[in-house]
Amino acid sequence: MLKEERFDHIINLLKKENKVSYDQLAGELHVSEDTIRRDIDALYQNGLLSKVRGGAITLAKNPLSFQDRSSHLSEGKEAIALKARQFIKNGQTIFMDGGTTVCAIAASLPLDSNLRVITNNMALIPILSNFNNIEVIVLGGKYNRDTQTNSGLRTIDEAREYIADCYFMGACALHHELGVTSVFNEEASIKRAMISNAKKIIVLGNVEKLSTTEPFRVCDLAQVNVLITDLPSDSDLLDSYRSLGIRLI
Amino acid sequence: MLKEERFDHIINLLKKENKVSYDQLAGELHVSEDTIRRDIDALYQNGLLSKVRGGAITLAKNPLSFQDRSSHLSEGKEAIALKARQFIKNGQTIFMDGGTTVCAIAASLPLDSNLRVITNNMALIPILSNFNNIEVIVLGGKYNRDTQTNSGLRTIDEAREYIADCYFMGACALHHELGVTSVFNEEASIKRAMISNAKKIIVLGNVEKLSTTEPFRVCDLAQVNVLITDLPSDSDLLDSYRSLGIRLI
DNA sequence: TACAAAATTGCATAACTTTGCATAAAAGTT
DNA sequence: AACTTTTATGCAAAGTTATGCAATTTTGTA
Repeated sequence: MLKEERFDHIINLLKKENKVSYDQLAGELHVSEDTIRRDIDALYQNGLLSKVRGGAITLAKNPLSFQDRSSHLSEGKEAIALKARQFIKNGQTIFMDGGTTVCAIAASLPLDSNLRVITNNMALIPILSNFNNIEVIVLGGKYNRDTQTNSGLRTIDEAREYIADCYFMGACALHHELGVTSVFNEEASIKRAMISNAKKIIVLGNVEKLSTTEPFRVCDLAQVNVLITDLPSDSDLLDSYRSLGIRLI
Repeated sequence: MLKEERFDHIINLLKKENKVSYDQLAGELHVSEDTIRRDIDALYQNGLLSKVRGGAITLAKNPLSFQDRSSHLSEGKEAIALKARQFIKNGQTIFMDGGTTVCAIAASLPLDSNLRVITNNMALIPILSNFNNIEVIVLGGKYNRDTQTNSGLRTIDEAREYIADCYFMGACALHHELGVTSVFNEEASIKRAMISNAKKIIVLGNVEKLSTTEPFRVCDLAQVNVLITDLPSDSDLLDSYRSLGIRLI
């Protein structure tokens, strides 16, 4: 019996019963359980079923195609998004980089916003696609599936070609002495490129990011114009950031 | 007995039985198993059957075509995706451009595929994110929300930085005399850039695209190496494309 | 018709797949 | 926490397939 015929049998049985087990199939097809295990793995690798302990079940029809992951955003991020609105004026050109807070800002924009957004953040694409008057310029590069951003020399090079009215910087750690830091070296370089080509630097940091550091230095806090947090701007937690010439919001 | 007669015999038997084996055919046709093996390989190279260990099965019977996949893509596109699989080998670097057929190919890849995909097609990002061993390189540019692709001078410039083993070209009209054409000028330029930097040009065109044209010329059909359609490769509708040196599948 | 070039064929062999078993690692159960 | 069951991995045997080769057949050309 051909391997493909076994595949066929497995898939048909699965259609009928919604689940199959290794031992049942091994018996029916007169091969060892190992072989069935390998068959089911092959079908799994090709996206035709879901593996479970002891066998397989039909695929959960859960097309992971267009994830608008922005839906499950925390309250803190919504708060930051709301505060960010005051800095966004129609007609502006804006840099946005990685992080879910940036996505929250994009998602909260008025539908008729007229903007040009320049970004390496791929998670922004489905969000910004909803806006008819937002021109999106994608900075290319090697895509990182964890951060959902592009990075590399090309990304930096491209970012340097634009001058933006403001830059919303997400995904970074903030420390009153050690400044702005980031998890990846590449991200840090992109941030620096955006900083040097933006007229106003707006850093987004929820309370968990305050007084923390990451390995890669982006810039001094002195270079930052505005710091938006999810705290009230008179909160004690922000005291160490006052007197740095940053506008705290 | 002529080779063509053997081909006919194989195809007819396949239609009747859905599967054929080397030893069975070798007996029936009084030639060695090697010859049958070569015959079946020739038919496979033309997309007329699926090769399996021990013989061949019809394309429709290939379990990989059982598309209960999350994809709500048309049957034709699935058929093209299945035929495209024979050109994709692990370790390759591949250009892909816009169009839903290209997305169908990406969605049908085995989960453990090891590839580098270079694209301006943003719709590919969520699809390719599911593959741990596919490196995605995004070509930046101005994002077009209708085609879901990036375009512009930057896009072309970046595409030129890479050499790919093959290029899957989607979203184009095909005409036996007027060649490959596209709806937008910008898309056409990107296609040309990819053509000049890819070792093998594979054009995807479902039957609705055949014998049609669009305003912007991409290239002659002579520059195309392979044309994958949703038709069987011996269909009359493809006759005008024969004798152009293209492999029809 | 005769000849050279090209294609086709069957064979030998090397490379690769598949399979079931043994064992180690991981995941559930009590 | 100890035990059982299940799954993954490595291995060797058997089987299958691709490849190069030489012999043969076919094709094209003079």
